[in-house]
Amino acid sequence: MSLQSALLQLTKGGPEQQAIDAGEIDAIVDYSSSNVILFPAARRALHASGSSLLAALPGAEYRQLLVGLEPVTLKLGQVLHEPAVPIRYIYFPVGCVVSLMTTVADGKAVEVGLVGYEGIVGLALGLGAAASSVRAVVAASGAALRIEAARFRSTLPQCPSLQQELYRHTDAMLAQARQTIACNCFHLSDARLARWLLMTSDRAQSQELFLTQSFLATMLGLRRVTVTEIAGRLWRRKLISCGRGRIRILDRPGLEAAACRCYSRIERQQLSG
Amino acid sequence: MSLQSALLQLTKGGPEQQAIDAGEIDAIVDYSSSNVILFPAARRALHASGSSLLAALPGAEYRQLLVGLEPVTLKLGQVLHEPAVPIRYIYFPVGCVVSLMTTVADGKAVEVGLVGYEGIVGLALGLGAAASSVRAVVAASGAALRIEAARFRSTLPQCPSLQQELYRHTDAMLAQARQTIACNCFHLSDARLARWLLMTSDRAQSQELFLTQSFLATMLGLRRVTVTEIAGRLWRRKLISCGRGRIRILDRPGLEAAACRCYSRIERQQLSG
DNA sequence: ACCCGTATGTTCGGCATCGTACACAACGCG
DNA sequence: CGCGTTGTGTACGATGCCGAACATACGGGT
Repeated sequence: MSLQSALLQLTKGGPEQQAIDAGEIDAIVDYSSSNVILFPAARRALHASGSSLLAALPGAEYRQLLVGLEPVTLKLGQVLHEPAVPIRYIYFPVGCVVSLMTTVADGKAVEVGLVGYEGIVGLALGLGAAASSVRAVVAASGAALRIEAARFRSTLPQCPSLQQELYRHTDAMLAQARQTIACNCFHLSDARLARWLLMTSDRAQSQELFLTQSFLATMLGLRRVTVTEIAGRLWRRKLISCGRGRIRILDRPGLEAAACRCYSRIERQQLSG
Repeated sequence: MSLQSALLQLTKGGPEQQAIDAGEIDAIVDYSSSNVILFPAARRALHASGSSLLAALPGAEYRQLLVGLEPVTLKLGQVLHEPAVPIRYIYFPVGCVVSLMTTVADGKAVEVGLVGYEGIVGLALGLGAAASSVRAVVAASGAALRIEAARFRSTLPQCPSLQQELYRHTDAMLAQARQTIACNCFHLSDARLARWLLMTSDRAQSQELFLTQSFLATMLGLRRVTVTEIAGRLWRRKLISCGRGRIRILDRPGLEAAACRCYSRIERQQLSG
C-alpha cells in the first residue's frame, strides 16, 4: 500500500457514511493475514518479549490466550477497525504503533489515542461493546498478535489478570485522551508535534519513523504546510532530521524539552506497567 | 460557597502541586455531608428515578448497593475528587451535573468530561485505580448518591450488572473525551459553547443553568471575554437569554442547530442506555 | 439608600493557524 | 533517460482567539 492510498484510508469515510464498504476492509485485513508468521519459535518470541500487557499475565492465562493468538505484520496506513463496524480482531501490538482516530461530521479526522506494545487495539470489545467508536490506523509498520473477537470475548471472563490489565489500560487510554484535550487546548503545535514524535518513537522503539508530513498533519489535525514549517524549525534546531517519508530523532533530550510536559505525564501513566 | 470561591477551587492547584491540602478538600466534602437527606422516602425516590445507571440494575444488586448509598446535595464548584489523591467517595449524580477537568503543566485546566444522572463520578476506582487523573467539579447543583470507596470496591465484584454498567459507561466517557478532542480541533467556539449548554441542560434536566460566564470559560478553555461575545451572539439570535450567573435556553432546536453535530453524537452514546 | 464586591460588556493590537496556490525536488517506472 | 507521481518548501491574505486594560451594571449587606 502506498503512502497516498494510506492517506486515502485515513480521510475517506465521514461519519454520515459509517456503513463503509466492508469488502474493502476485509481486503486490507486479508492482505495482512497473508503475512502471518507461522513459525512457533517466532510466535513465542513475539509473545514473550513483545507485548508488555501480555507479558504481565500469569502463565496459565498466557497459555490459554496463546492458543488463539496469531502473529501478523501490519503495514503503515492499514485500518484495523472502523467506527460502528463490529470488531473482528483484537490486536496486541508488538513492534507496530496504532493510532486511533475520531472523525467529526464533515469527515475531518484527528488522532485521539496512540497504542503500542503496552496496549490493546479493540478495547471497546473488552468493555462489552461490539464496535469501537474510533478508526484504528497503523502509524508505524510492525508486528502484532491478534485474536478473533468471539474467541477473545469467550476467553476474557476466565482470565482475571487479563481483565485487570485491560481495565488498567482503559484507564490509561482515558487519561491519554483527556490529557490530549488539555494539550490541544493550551499548547502550541510545535510542542504537540514534538510530543507525537516522542510518543510514537517510544512505542515503535526506534528513533526513526517512516511517515510523510501529510500523515503527521492528519494525525495532529494540522495542515500539511504547518507540519512542514514546524519540522523545519525543529530541524534547524538540530532536534530532528527529515527525509522523504522519514523523520529521525537526533536529539532526544532536546526534543523532550521542546515538547510539552504532557509527554511525560502520559508516558508515566501509559508505559509504567 | 460563592461563585468566586468556586472559581478559585477550579483554577488553583497546578499539576506541580498535586499534593494539595487534604484538609481543605475534607472541609468541602464535610460541608456537603451536612446536607445529607435522611428521610428513607426521599432516599428511595432519589434512587429509583434519579440515576439511570442505578435504575438499570436488577433488584438484588440494587438492594446490596443501597445499604451503602447516602444521599447528598452537591453545590456548584464543589470538588469531589482531585487528581492523584485517593478517591473517598463514588458519586451517582441524580440531579446534579459534574464536570471533569484536566490540567496542564502551568495550571490551566479544561473540561474533559461531563457526568449526570447517567453516570458515575470516580470511575477510575472501578477500573482498579485508587485515584482519578482528573478533578471532579460540580457544574450544576443538585442531588447525588454517594458510597464510600472501600465499600464500593468490595461490593463491585459481587455485582455483575453494576460492573457491566460501569464498563459501558467507561466506554461512553472514552468516546466523549475522544469526540471532544475532535470537536475542539475543528469546530468554532460558538458551536462548542452551544454544545456545552445543551449537554449540561440535558443532564441537569432544566432549561436554566446557574453559572457565571467565567465558570463557563474555564470549562471550555476560553477567555471570559470570548464567552461574553459568544453569549451575546446567541442571545441576539434569540437562542438563549443571560442574566447575572444565569443562562436560559430559549430555543432548543435553534441552539442544537448552532451546536456542532458532536452534540447528538455524544448524547446518543451517553444517554441512550 | 448607598456602597462595594462581583458579573458582564467593549476595545485594541498581536499572533498562531488556516485555506489556497504554486514551485521545486525526489523517487519509480517505462 | 525522461516523465509522471508523490512529497516537501514558500508565499499571501484571512481570521479566530488571545492578553490586557478598562467601562458599566447588577445586587446583597450595612
